[in-house]
Amino acid sequence: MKISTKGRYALRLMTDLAIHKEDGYISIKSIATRQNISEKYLEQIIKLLAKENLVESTRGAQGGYKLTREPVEYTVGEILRVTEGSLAPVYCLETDDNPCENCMDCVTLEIWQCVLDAVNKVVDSITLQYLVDKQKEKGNCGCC
Amino acid sequence: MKISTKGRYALRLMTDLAIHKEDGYISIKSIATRQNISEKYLEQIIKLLAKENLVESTRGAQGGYKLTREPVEYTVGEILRVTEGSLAPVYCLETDDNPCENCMDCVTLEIWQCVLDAVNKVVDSITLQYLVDKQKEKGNCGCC
DNA sequence: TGAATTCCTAGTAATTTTGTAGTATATTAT
DNA sequence: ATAATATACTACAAAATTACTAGGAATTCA
Repeated sequence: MKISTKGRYALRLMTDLAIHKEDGYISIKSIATRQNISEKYLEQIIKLLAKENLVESTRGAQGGYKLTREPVEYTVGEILRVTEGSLAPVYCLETDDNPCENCMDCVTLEIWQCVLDAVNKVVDSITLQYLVDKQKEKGNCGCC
Repeated sequence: MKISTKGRYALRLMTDLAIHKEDGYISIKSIATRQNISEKYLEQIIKLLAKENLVESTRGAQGGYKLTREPVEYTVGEILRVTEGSLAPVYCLETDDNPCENCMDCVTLEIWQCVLDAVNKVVDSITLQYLVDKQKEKGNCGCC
């Protein structure tokens, strides 16, 4: 039941963009340096966020990425779902997959659905702005 | 954020033992046949449950496993934690590990803690007896 | 034009998950 | 006693996923 580095890095990445939101386009390189994450790996993660229009980009010199909305308009849940795929504890609950016919009436599916709802409720209640505010006062360890 | 087969199999295994709790010791072989799970793999999973005294065993002919308590006295959470290790979304929250010093004061740790609490709350509120009751009326798909 | 930067596709290394295999040990029935 | 039935234990292996790496094409700005 672990969140992968993709989701964790995405949160740091988005927080970094939010903190530097007045500085125009931010390059992957600068984020990678500040966050101490591989450039190439960040590139792949940010691509997922760009595809879903959570960030926008321009190429070339002075290019980079920036948020498409205000930090308060993103939730942690949204960022995690875009990068992690889904927070469902079993594949049968992934809506885009064909939802398993066999278990539509299954005991355990009901449990996993409750778990998913509980997780989503938590992560959807926290905004990116909250991460920014807290990070300014507390810092970020980089390991979780 | 997926539950592994270990946790899912453990739930089916325990439900199977609960349903057959009047039949004395139940062999891995019979469970494996009913649940269509590899004997040897089940053996490893049940070993985890035995180590924590959720089940007891006897060897030899007519041997096998049985529950140590009534089904209503087990929670899904307990079974999952024994087999999955921990339901924490990040390693920094695993209590038995040395809890990461760096992130004790970290923004994201706070979020992961809320996620963990929410998940635990759900799974700790469901008993094995509930699984038994529902399974008798609904069945189990075997895939989640 | 050239430096900086994203965009895109593939490949690879590391880790974790999901088993398999084989043997030793214990128990029961005959 | 012996044979059959089971768990107990250790080690290994295959498969899948995660986490990264490599390299070049396309674009933008100075």
